[in-house]
Amino acid sequence: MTLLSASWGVSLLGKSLSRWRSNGRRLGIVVLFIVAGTGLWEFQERQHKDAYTWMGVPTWEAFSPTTMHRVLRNDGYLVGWSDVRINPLWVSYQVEAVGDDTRIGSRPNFQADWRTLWPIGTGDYAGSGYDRGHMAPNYAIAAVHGRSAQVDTFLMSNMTPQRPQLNRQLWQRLEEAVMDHFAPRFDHLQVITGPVFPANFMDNVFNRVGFVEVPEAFYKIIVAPHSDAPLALAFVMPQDVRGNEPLDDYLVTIDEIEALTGLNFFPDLSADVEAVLEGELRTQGWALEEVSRRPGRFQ
DNA sequence: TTTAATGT
Repeated sequence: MTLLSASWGVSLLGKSLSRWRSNGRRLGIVVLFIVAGTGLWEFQERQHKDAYTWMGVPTWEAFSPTTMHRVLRNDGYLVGWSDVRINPLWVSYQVEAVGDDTRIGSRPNFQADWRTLWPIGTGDYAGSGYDRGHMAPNYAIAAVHGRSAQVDTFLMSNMTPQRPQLNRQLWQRLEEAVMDHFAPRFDHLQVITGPVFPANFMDNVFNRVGFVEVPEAFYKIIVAPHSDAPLALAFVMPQDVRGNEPLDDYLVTIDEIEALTGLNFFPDLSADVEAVLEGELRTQGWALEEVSRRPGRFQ
């Protein structure tokens, strides 16, 4: 009797041990999948970010609701999306020189982006007096990165309200200079662009088109990332312009844009390179005088 | 007039 119960006890113990072992094996496989999957995701994420940024994606200092954002990945460009401003705080993309005769596909339709959480419809800007202004531009992205990237630039998460005189004149002239003048000079450029808001959030909190807060200005940073001595050019352009102003009237340093936006651009730069690239206004090498007063194509 | 966009 005691022998029987003892053997029963041993076999029970053996069963629970083997179950424990097979559960353990199953758990091991699950953990392996999580580790491998996370690693693969990290790898792809980094590859994607490296392809569209130089010296790191923009970051924000400490806790700040108006500058914190999350990165949306698109074909051809990245977006730093703010659920507070309900705006793309920055877009990052790279361009290369393309031929003068480069033709792109016809303009795609604007499209809603469910990732914004806020429902931003394609018709929300109608009658507002503001254009749906691209941050990552249609032409440059299409010419360099192809059709599916071009389609992505028409996501509403890439739009922010721009006065027509700015969007169709001064800003368009700047975008044209990037592709027709700067890209051929340097072969390869890193561009970061986005909106500027008033210093006091409450001053502007109800100034919106639909859900989207209206910026007071826009910045564009253009970098020629030479390995030894990178060059940078930066602009801030306000909403209220005539459109025919010289581009170089709006030159600023990257430090000034960081002060206006609360963002830190190119966080991976070494301190000594950063001090020169971001703190000094240097226009040598860009031949700005050749494009500064070029007229717009849409008069 | 499509390297911008609106409104018809």
